[in-house]
Amino acid sequence: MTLALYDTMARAKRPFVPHDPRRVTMYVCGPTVYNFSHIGNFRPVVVFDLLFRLLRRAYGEDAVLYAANVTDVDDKINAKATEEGVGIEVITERYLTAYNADMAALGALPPTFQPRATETIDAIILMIDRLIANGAAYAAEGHVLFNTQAYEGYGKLSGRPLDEMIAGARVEVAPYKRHPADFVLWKPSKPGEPSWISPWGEGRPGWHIECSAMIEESLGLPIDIHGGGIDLVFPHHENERAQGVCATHDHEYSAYWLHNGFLNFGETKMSKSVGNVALAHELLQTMPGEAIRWALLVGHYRGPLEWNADLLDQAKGALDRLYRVLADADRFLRESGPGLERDSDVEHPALRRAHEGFIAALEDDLNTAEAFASLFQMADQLRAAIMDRDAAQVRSARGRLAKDAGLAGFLRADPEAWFQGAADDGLKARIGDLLTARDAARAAKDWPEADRIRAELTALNVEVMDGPSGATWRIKEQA
RNA sequence: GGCCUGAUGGCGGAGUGGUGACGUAGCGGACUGCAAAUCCGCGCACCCGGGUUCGAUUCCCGGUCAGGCCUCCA
Repeated sequence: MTLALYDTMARAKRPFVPHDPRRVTMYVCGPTVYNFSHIGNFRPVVVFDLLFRLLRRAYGEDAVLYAANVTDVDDKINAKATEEGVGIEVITERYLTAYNADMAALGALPPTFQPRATETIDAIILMIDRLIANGAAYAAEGHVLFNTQAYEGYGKLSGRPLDEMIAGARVEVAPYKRHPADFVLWKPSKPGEPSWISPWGEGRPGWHIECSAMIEESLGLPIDIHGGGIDLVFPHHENERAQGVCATHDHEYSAYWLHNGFLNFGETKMSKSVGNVALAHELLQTMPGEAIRWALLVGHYRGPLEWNADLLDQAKGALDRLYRVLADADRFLRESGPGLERDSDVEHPALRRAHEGFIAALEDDLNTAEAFASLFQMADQLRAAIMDRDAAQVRSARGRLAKDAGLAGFLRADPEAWFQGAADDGLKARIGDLLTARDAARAAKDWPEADRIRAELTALNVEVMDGPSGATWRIKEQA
């Protein structure tokens, strides 16, 4: 295991060494559940899911603890609840359910913990208490503020010296702040808003302290990896870190900080076929989750990713190719009689190299682009084995490809279902009938009739492929 | 104004001081009744100007352009 990760704090790639290999901890900032999340919100979900899978492979499934929080108390949630005339829990439940469903559709494993702010209030209050006791926070006019002057390490994560920040700051400075950069840990609720009893009056927690408390409660401090979108570096993670360090008497908060780049929507509008939408929830109705996952991982996670309709089509095309070779392998194994095929039992060196390249690429700060290239090398090996009619090599290459792709959350579907999944039983029966009729016409060399039937199938959005052992079919893309 | 990224073929996107990944799209050929798939082959890209070097897309400097953060945005 030679995993290297780019650490935002060090501004360099560093070999990953966990505090305790029997208990590896990772925390990623999750969504505020007040609406359906758009596709950009799922980039960190998919990226850190991949890292989660890699860590599980290296340290064991039970040795990795991954917490992804949910912010379920927030101004936007309050506004939405008021608008609909319901309690905030109605809103948060609805969108959290949708979020988790989308996450699963994108092939993300459920995190070990999914802590929620509203269930962490006690821990939040305790942490604020400790910060006050340590001189790192102060109460003022019903608020509690973090005292940025009390922590000399403030600004180290984002690389922003305190005074420079104030010079360019456009933030309004509340009169009760001792220093303009001080931020809220606890604030009074407005009438009608959710509130909790605290030593400083009824109110609710600030955003930053929620995460620190949820981390401490679910994973314990310090943690190994803290992840999130690059936009969170400042102020969110800077503040989290300041709180965490000050609350635990100068112990580092997280050993590694990872940040994913943004998704850009550019000038190219989403095509009509995609419905001009960017909600994962809606994209998933016309595109397999795997294709969306592939598109999200096609470039390096730290770079920006240009999101457009072409990207999805290309991702779908790439997966089609992989699934096609899998389907062909399955057909070969099904149809090849004993004795018909050659049987060599050594794993082909090229296959082994491709596998090693795949793992090495992922372990090199999640170089998914290079890892994907290795997948295609395995696919090429598999294709060659099929053409050689070498059953042992087919099995070996098929297994390797499926296993490695599976590690990254791909090729989870049955190959046949991938191509035919969009058809219901009625359509399948109809297709079967038409294919039988067409076979008969072809046997009689009645080409006009065979072509007529194919046209009929095309009208049903079905593509026919004649092979040596009969015709196969698949559902075509909606143009 | 401050801080920080990035600029690679039609598109997406790795990587490297010297044999131009990979995918997708396109073209030619083989195969096929015709197609599809598959196989073989092709397009010969690295923002601009300097510098270092035997040699730079890759390192350094400058410029241009694009984007991000400095506002409880992934």
